[in-house]
Parts: sequence; structure tokens; C-alpha cells
Amino acid sequence: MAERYNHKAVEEKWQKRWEEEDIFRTYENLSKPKKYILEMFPYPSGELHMGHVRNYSIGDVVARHSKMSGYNIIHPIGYDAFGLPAENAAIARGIHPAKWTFDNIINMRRQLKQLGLSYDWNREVVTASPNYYKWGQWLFLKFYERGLAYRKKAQVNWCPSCETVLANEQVEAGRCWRCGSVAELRDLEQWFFKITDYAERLLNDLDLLGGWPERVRVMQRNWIGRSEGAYVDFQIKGSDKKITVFTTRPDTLFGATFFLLAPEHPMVNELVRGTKYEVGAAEFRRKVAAETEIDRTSAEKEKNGFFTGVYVVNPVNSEEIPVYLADYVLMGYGTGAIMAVPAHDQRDFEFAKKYGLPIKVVIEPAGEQLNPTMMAQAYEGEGVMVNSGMFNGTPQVDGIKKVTEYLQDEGVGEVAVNYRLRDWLISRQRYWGNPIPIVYCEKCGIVPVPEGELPVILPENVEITGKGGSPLGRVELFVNTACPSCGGPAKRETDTMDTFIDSSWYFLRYCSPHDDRLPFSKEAVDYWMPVDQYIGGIEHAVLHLLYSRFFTKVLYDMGMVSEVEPFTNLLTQGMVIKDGAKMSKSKGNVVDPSMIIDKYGADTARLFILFASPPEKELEWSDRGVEGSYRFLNRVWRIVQENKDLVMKAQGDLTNLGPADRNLRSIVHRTIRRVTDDIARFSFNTAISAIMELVNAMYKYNDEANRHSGVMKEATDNLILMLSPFAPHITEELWHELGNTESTFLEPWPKYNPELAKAEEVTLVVQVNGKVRDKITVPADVSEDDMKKTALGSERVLAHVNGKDVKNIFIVPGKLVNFVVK
RNA sequence: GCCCGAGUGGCGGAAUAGGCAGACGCAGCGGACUUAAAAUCCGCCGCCUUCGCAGGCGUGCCGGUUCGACUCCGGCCUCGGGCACCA
Repeated sequence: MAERYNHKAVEEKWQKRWEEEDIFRTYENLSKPKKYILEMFPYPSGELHMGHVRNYSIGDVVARHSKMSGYNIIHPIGYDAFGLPAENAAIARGIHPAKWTFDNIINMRRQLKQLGLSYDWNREVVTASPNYYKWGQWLFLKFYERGLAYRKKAQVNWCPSCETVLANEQVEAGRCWRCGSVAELRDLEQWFFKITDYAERLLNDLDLLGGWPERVRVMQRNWIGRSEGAYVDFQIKGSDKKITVFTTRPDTLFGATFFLLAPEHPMVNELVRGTKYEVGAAEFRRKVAAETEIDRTSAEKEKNGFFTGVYVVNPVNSEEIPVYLADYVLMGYGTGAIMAVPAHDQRDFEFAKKYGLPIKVVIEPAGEQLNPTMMAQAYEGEGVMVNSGMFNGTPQVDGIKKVTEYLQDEGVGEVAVNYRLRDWLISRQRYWGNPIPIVYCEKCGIVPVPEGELPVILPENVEITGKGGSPLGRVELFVNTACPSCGGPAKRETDTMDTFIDSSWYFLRYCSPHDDRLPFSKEAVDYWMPVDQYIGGIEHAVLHLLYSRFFTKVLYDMGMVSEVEPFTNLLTQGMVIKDGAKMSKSKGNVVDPSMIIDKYGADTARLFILFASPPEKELEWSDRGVEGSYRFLNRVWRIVQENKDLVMKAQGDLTNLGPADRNLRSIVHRTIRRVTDDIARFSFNTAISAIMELVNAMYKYNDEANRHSGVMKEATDNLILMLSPFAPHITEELWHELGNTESTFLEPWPKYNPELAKAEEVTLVVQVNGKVRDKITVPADVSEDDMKKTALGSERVLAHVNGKDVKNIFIVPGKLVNFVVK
């Protein structure tokens, strides 16, 4: 190999060799501890971006370091290949989504290989291939059998731009998570997964996830939104019917002065039918329905209501209170009906003020009286029950329990738990996704496609316009079929599944990717799962990470997996930004990884990305910084080349060393300790800086008159091995140039000798009254007495101590002396 | 509004258990090598005062605890993120 570092030649050479020798292939091996290292698989948009490079560089360091540390690792990759962009490309450029997707995969696979990532390519998974989506359909059928997949008519989110419905999790602040369009509400019959059945477990098991960032757990906790309270029945005046409300504040029941229904509440029509309120109620409902989710749920918006002419009876005091429709009451939460307590709920308070409804105080803070006419806002704090009959004087905290018990005894209420989490709407009116394996028969109704007929193949001949409903609905050959049950004429479901289903179990498929009898083999999954380290973006804090947890729990209940949580440890990487803003085409600040790899090589790109910032933080891109990393690799290259001959004929005797030799050895062993610890805590930036310091020390040592070949070899070997997870190509080249024949990937991770890692000399810091006055080099094993003596031998210290009383002396052994003087 | 997270040189960042603030890198400055430049190697590099020795100040702001605080406590400011009529 040439004297100069030629990144292109080196990287191409080793990528080829690794592939030929198949060194990243992994197998189950019960004699070794396993480690599952996983990065979120990419959507094959066509080009790798810097966020991918960061994600996969982090994962590769963890994987390579784990492998070298003796773990049997699994480190797979694949493509989340279904999704709307493929259809958009078809519309914009007339390319079939399948061609667009699979061409993109070819390109992205090439780019991933250029990065030198240690993937077991034999485990590659593509969600858009029939041998993967078949099993997604199979799982759908299992969910259906268990009652976890069901169809219902509901008010759902609709993205007008993507022309499809969206799950709640996929609407962010009222906008489509993908395209940012304002979501509309529509009444549609759709397929749902019953994730709410798992709400309690999804919530409780967050406690098992100590290896997750706290903020992700908090986001999921908030999203699930558990609240305890009670159901309370209110009798409709002049009817034998009742309406149930959910409340978290049964203690304020005596303060209910009116009653509110969501405009969509199913009782509304019945209540106003044939009355003078009928027309107005319908109009009010229409007006509210026209609002977007954003308007509807904005807390700032003025509340609107409509009186129905109906009254209900408060079960605790028989008071008759008026029933209104209110736009701030949501049909999707609780029962869609609430009791309004304006004195103790700010929203109800505002509503009461607007419509001139009475306000009745039933909770008062200790030693204070509240006057309803004087109140500027609701009192939501703690206190004691008043105006509440037999409960007067009860502290509010006890009141919640006591009133609920009373309601239960009277048969008009019960304890209740509600969640903010809604069922997962999984239908999509799109083509490029996994067909829902369901047939609608005129006679038999909903009929699941039999397992033996899977997969329901996604037809290729489809016209994609992006308009007018599910594209599959226009493919007659697909739609028209025979009922699997009676053989009569039937129609297929034409919606496809949410692509988040595909990504909810791909990590299981990696364990046995070629299984053709089941989605994954229990044996393989039992060996590899759970994922020990998952790495990806924070944007999936609720979406993908919640859905995957749900899937894992269902599969656990089915006996298909033995773990209740899929991801033991989670690392959420920060964004890559440039000039202070997220890289985006519209801002014109995108840096293309291909350009960087071409100019400096993958090793430089990886090293820079890992060095510039800790993985969880934002990473500010810097072209100068990249050059610095490139300079460093060249520096490594040269110091190894310069010492190649010396190292190759090194003799192993490391006794009788001079001070410079001992010093370098000590630095080498300290560096091993630092780098090992830093990688373990994902502090890659400091790990790299420690390696840089080692290289600086090696250059200094290089000027010594009598370089010791054995010492130089120890430093060089360890430098190469420690750097190899970060910059695998250059280190592999240098490693082989030194006469080694095994890949660094297969070498053991360096170990340090604690004795050698100790410095012989340390810097003693001397303070007077907490201010540093001198720094003196002393032997590492200096006694406390000698520390004191040495410190008092310093003129600079004496200048601040002489003529004063030494009141106290604090000594931190081997580190610091502090004289307290007056 | 509520809940998180973060504020350290010109810049990215470091300080893992309360003990040297600014490791490492970028930029800058100086030197060596060179006919010269690039590359490379070596050195300097928080601010103020000072020829220097040295001294003072300094981790968003104000206060506290401590022999000693970037680190712990109380209050505030700014920025970023999440949630936001969920009864």
C-alpha cells in the first residue's frame, strides 16, 4: 500500500473483502452472551441523509465494540418500504411505486455498504416484499381472531392532501404528521386495533423501561393519559332513560349546575326530536362538525353551547339542571357527556359566565369563604366540601372516595378509569401498503381470508391518481372474489394497513428472516430478543415505539414471544443541523453524505459525526470539522507508517523501561480505560478525544532518542483496535499492514492493566481559602504529611499564608490541599 | 398554561462522586521545514490590569449551603422540545 492515506482505495478494498469473507454473518450461539443492536430501519426515499449516517454510525460503534467485547451480536438492517412517497412519485413521475421503491433500495443498500456498517446482510428485511407482508396479514388475522381487530363507524381524522385517514398518534397539533396538512374530521367505517385493551399494561410496563430516556416515557405516559374517577348516572327528567357521565371529581357533584353533551352524542336526536329545539340542535351540530380538530380543541377558543330544552336530575340532591350541547365536550373521551361544575372547573366556569348559568361553590380552601359572584375564575385547588349535604366538612381528597362509594351503594355510579389513548385506526385508503386480508360477502358478511390463501397479493396493474379513494377499489380483478366461506360472490377490502404495522414487528422478523412457516421462529426470537440497544430518532417517541410495545404484548399473550417489552435500552439521537437549522431542501442547507464519503471517506464522515457532539444532542454540521477529522486519520496513518518496521520487529520484553517509555505505557492503559468507559456510556465524542490524546502522546514519544519497539507496538496495536469501531476501514488496513491476518472486528477489545493505568506522578493543587495558588508535581503515592510539607514549601503558597493564622487544612489525598487562613 | 431539557471561550464541546474550569477539535496567532507555497511538525490561545513577575474577574442572572460550587438548594431570565378544552 502507498505511503499516503488513500481513503478510496482502502475503503473499497475492505468493503469487498468483508463481503467476500462474510464476516458480519451471525448465528445463534448459546455458549456466548447475546446482544441485539438495532437501529430504526430507513424508509427507502432514495438517498441516505446525514440523520441516517448519524443513526447508523452510532449503532455500528455499539455493535463493533460489543462484538469485540465477546458478545454474540445481531446487527440487522432492512427497509420500511411501504408508504405514501412511493405513490406520490408514481403520480409525479409515472414510475410504478414498486419500481421506485425497489430501485431506491438498491441505491440505499449501496450507500449503506459504503459506510462500512457491520450488518448481517443475510437478515435484510423489506416490508414491501410478499414474504414479509404475508406475515403482516397473518398477524392481522390473529388479531382479528382475538377480537383485537374490529371494524366500526367513528369520527376519524382525515388528511385531505394524503387522501387517507390517520390514527390519533399521527395527528400532531391537528396536522398530518407526514405532510402537515390540517386534518379534517369525517364519519367513516374503518378497521381498528384495540390498543386500548392494553392501555393499563402499556402504562404500567413503562416502569420496566429504566433504559429509556425519561422524556420518552413521560410522553408515552401523557399520551396514554390515565385518569381515575367515576361514572355517574343522571336521570332524564320526564323519561326513564339516563345519561352517564365520567368525572374525576365526584367530590364536586353537588356543585353541578348544568349538564353538557358532545354535539355528536347519540342521545341528542332523541332528546330534541319533535321539539322546538330540533332544528337548532342540528344546526349547532353541523357548525361544530365543520370545524377542524385544531379549532375544536384549542383552549383559547371561546366555548359555544346550545340549550336542548331538556333537564336531567342530579342523583345526589335531585336538583334539575339544564342540558346543553357544547363544542368543548368531545365524543371520543369518557362518555361524551359531562356534569358541569363551574365553581371548580375553569372551562365550565367560562361556559357558565357566557350563558348566565348559576355557579355553586362546593369546595372551600381551609379558613376561607368563596363567593360565587365575586369569583374571577374557578377554584380548582384543594379544600373541604361545603353545600354538599351529608358530606359537608369532608376533606376533598376523602370526598372523592366517599361520594363514589355512596353512588355505588345507591346504584347510580361506580368507580371508573379512563384513558386518553384511543384505538388505533389502521385502515388507509392508499395503494402502496399491505392489503387487509378481509372479504365482504353479501351472505356471510365480514369473512377473513383463510391463512392458506395468504398473502393477498398487492396487484401491480393499478392506476394511481391520488384522488377518489382507495386505488385498489378500481381494480376489478382484485376486488371481485369468491367468499371463502360460502363460495358466493364477494368483494375484497380495498384499504391497506397503516405502515406503522409493518414496523411494529420487523425486529422479530430479523431473528429468522427466511422462515416460511411463521412470521418468526419462537426459538430464534427467544434467543435474540429483547433488543438490547435500540437507536433512533425522538420523533417516534409515541408512534412507532408505542405500537411496537403493543404488538409485543399481544404476541406475548399469544405465546409467540417470551418478552413483554421489545426494547430494553433506547438511545434517541439528536438532529443533524446546519447553520442552526434542520437540514432541508427548502432551506438549501443539505449536506449530501455521498459527497463527503467521496471526498474524505466513510471513516472521516463517521468519525466527525461521532466526535462533534454527544449522540443525544443536536449536531451542528461543520465542513471545517470534517477536515479536522480527516487530518486526524492522516495523522494516525503516518504515525503507524513511520513506526511500521519498528513495530513489526518488536521484542516483547517490557521490563527495564525508561521514564518516557513508562509514561507512554501509562497513557496507553489510561486511554483504554477511558475509551472503554466512554463507549459504555455512549460518550463517543470523549472516547475519540482520548484517542486523539494518545496519538498526540505517540508523536511526542516518537521524538525520543530511544523508542522502545515493544512500547511502540503496544501503543500502536491498541490505538488501531480502539479506533476500529469508529473508523473501521483505515484501521483494518493498518492492522493488516502490521502483519495481522484477522479482521479487527474479530479481535478482542483491548484490556487495561490497572497498575499501569496509574500515573507515577500527579499534580498537587494547593489552595489558600479555596483559591488555587500553586500546582506542584508530586509522586502519585504521596502521603498526606508530605502533601502538606510540599505545599508549604511553595513560595507562592507562603505568600498567602505567612503572617496569618492557619485555621484549618483540608486534604484530598493525592489531589489537593486547601489552607483556611485568617 | 402545564411537564421535560439546555444555557460554559470566537465556534463544536469537556469536567463520570462537591476538589485544577475550558480536555479534544475547529478558527486564530507565532515558530520550524521550504527558493516559495501547500502539506507536515512544534508552540501559544477565556476576559481585564501588567514590560514582566503577578494579581483581579469569569460557567445565563440574584441569593444560599460549604474550607471549596459549572456541579447541591431557593428564586428569576432566555432558548429548545413535548402536551394542551381529555371532564
